[in-house]
Amino acid sequence: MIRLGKLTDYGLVLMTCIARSRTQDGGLHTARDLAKMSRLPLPTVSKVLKELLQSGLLVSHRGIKGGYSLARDAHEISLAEIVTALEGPIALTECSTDISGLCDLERCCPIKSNQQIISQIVKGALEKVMLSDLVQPLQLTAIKDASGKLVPAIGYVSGRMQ
Amino acid sequence: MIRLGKLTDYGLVLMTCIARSRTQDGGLHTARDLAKMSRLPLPTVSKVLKELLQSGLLVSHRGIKGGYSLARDAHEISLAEIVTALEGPIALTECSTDISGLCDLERCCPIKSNQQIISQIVKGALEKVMLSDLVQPLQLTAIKDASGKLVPAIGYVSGRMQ
DNA sequence: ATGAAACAGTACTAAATCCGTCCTATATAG
DNA sequence: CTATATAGGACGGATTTAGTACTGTTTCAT
Repeated sequence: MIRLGKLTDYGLVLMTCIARSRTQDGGLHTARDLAKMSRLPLPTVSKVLKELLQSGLLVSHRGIKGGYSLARDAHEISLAEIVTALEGPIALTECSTDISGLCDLERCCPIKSNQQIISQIVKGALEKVMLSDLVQPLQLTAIKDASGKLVPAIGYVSGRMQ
Repeated sequence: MIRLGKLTDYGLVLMTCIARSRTQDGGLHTARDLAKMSRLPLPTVSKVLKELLQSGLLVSHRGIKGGYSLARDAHEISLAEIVTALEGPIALTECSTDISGLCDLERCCPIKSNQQIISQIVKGALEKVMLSDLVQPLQLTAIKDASGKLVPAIGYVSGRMQ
């Protein structure tokens, strides 16, 4: 399984929570409220929010009546950004990053360049899905057909199924 | 970073090695030869090959003059299959699988259905890249443009760059 | 027939990673 | 000035993963 850490999963949930109720109260949410809303332990929620803040996806207001809100509109925040904020650069393996010296094969690795391409394919897929799409359930269009080689594109539309 | 275990990386390397020199000797390769070719430790190579065998991506011949060869043509083996063989079902989080009872939120998780969709997007991307494409370096076409929202498709062509 | 070579399967240990928590400092509204 | 909320760093436990070793089974060559 291609794993995404639990914390990243929490991050997606929290970002979705914030995006959902963005209108009321100026879109400001305390860590405590988000913990209740998401049913996650407060310390963990705090930790995740802090990381999202450092990556510039959230803005914070300190003091009483403080809280977190989205730094940008939900339409302008991609899943790739959220994932990158919590997991680091999107790469299938360490070899796929720009950092060198991590892999013994380095010099003679037969598929290093391909690894990078593959990573970009995955990254590209995540860049196309926006946080705003997560607020309402997505509807998948082309993926199921893709295995039949008829539709070479990955597409989706936001809908209201389920 | 979206992590793919090292063993899976090795699997990609090994499958590529086998696919490259498939013509000679009936396409049969011993674990020892593959270890030398890939510069990986033999026990580890053996382990990976066994898993690929059990998933039906390789066929084996025992005894002296034995070895492994591709079960199907390299054009008919997708990266998704190789990854699935070594990592299990492609899903970004455990919640995205069909197995239930793994997550406390289960019942009320606000984005479970979306997680599954996202996983399928990634899966779909990996299903489009074939082992035969890995033999020669890939050339990326549409990904870079995709961030500009102009090209909703993820495409690639096999080429000879680098 | 017999032995060498290569795959098959299981079990185990060491290491790395990740998750969750706690503590102290800083800022702000009332 | 105080209560509340974020900021930042540090730490321990638990889970997962990587790598290795050992034993059994099959096949070819002599």
